[in-house]
Amino acid sequence: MTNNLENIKTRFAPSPTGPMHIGGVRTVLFNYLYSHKAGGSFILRIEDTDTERSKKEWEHMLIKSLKWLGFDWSEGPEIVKGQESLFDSADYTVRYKGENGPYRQSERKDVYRNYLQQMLDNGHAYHCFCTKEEVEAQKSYLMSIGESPVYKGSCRNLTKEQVEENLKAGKRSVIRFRTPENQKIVFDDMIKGRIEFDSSIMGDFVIAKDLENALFNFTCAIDDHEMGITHVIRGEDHVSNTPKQILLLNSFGFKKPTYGHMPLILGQGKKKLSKRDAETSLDEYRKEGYLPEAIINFVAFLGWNPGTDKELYSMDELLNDFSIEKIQKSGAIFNADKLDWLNGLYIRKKQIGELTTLCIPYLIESGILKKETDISYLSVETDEIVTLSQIERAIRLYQERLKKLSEITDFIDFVFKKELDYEKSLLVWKSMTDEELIASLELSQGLVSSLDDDFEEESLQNMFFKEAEAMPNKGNLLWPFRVALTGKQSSAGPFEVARLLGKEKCLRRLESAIKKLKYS
RNA sequence: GGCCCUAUCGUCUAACGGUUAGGACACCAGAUUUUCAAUCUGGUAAUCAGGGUUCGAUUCCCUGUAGGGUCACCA
Repeated sequence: MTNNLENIKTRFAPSPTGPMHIGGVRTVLFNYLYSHKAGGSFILRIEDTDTERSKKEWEHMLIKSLKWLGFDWSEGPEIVKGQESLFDSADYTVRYKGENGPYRQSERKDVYRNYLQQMLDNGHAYHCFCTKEEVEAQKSYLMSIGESPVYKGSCRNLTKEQVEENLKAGKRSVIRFRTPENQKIVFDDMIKGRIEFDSSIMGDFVIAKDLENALFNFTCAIDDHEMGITHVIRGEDHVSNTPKQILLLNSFGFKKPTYGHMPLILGQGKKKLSKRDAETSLDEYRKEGYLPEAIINFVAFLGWNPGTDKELYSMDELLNDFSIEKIQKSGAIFNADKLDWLNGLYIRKKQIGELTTLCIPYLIESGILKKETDISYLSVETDEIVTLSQIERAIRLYQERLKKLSEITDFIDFVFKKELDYEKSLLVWKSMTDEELIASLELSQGLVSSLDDDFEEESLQNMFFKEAEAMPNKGNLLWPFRVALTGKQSSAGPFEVARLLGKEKCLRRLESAIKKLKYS
């Protein structure tokens, strides 16, 4: 028995001409959510018909980005070798899963040739011998008189014999679709509602360079049909391609999928999103230390909301609450501040062990630490062994201050330094004189050295507070102490830091602060 | 220029035709604090304009304005 609950199938069909874009993330997300929510499937197809711009490296990165974000697909390419490396195509192999492959359009030429030939045979398509220049000139003329700039050449009416002759003479040609005249194309967009087009505004568009090289609108329409796609969710930039694809599908008598066009993600002033506004490449975000869960949550809310006050969503929760009706009709400006806030929030929620694992690559890359064994590292400056748990303790102090993982290096570099490099004036709290500062630091020295077995935060605090409260301002003791230990304008609290550094290091740093005051 | 689409705080957005137009980020102030964060409390801030329809429009309709998309032998 059939029912009206069709088996929903969506796809993400990127072309591997660059890194994953933030807008692409949203396209995958919504396709993924829409199908999974309905218990359907989601597939990945690589649209690499543009051989000039398509690169295997980009495809590799695209797939890895999708994995990193937490997506999976029931059909499409899957990396079987080269999972580890970041941008290494040499050692990269892919395997297809699914019954409707191959899933790279560059490997589907047989399919396209077949359909193309059919169209040529039944007259739905024809060879056009006009040159690019002729078509261009015609286009600008039509625009100048206020008409739709469409192909109005004469090749549409060439006889079979004329075509044969031209072909035989080796004249360059393309294959155009014979667009039916004065036909209304109507489709009900899941997001935008009913959209109507008149076929006269698109003219006879090119569907293939030749039998071997089909073009986007054609391959897309054919593959959506061949692969059983029921719902096409994509960016708004595709609305004007939709009537073309529908016409193509119609010419074969194929059923059209349901379309949904999402508004674009915009930059400042509702202009096209550019480098000025934010990084556009997902990989940049990964490198800077944004967490996939933050990016997913952020992107989901760019143009969608659950209609409640809930704003924190995991993928599972999105799967639960997502509904396409709640997608916004107008474009949303990318708000980097909100992403940072969300990312900080997810960082704060992380288990410290996991956060440490995520942060270590940044510490290594910045040259602060070197890997020694699985659980120990080497401080590059001091040559000391640093254990994983020591690093973990340092990171814990800064967990709530972190907005991106990459910031960790500037926060905790002081822990692993031999000498701190800071201006003498940084030691000054309010308007303390050098003499007062020296006295303050010497007092700290005394306090620190008086503690032996009990070098803990609480005992340090008790001890220091007892002295500090006797002063006009607690900062007189605590500020110079903290600066001496960290060399920084701002940092975690002095007792946490002291405990982290240990007694010996504290004393050494206090000593060098005093020297700095005395001899410079 | 033709065609298509859109319009609520600075930003993302909520509001069966009836709300003191709500929330979040950002911002400002206060609390906390040795600093910076985090946290808590409070605050500033919006229905593009003009016409209709209606007892009553943010909401429906029209016009204007502004913005976006597209018009490839790219996808």
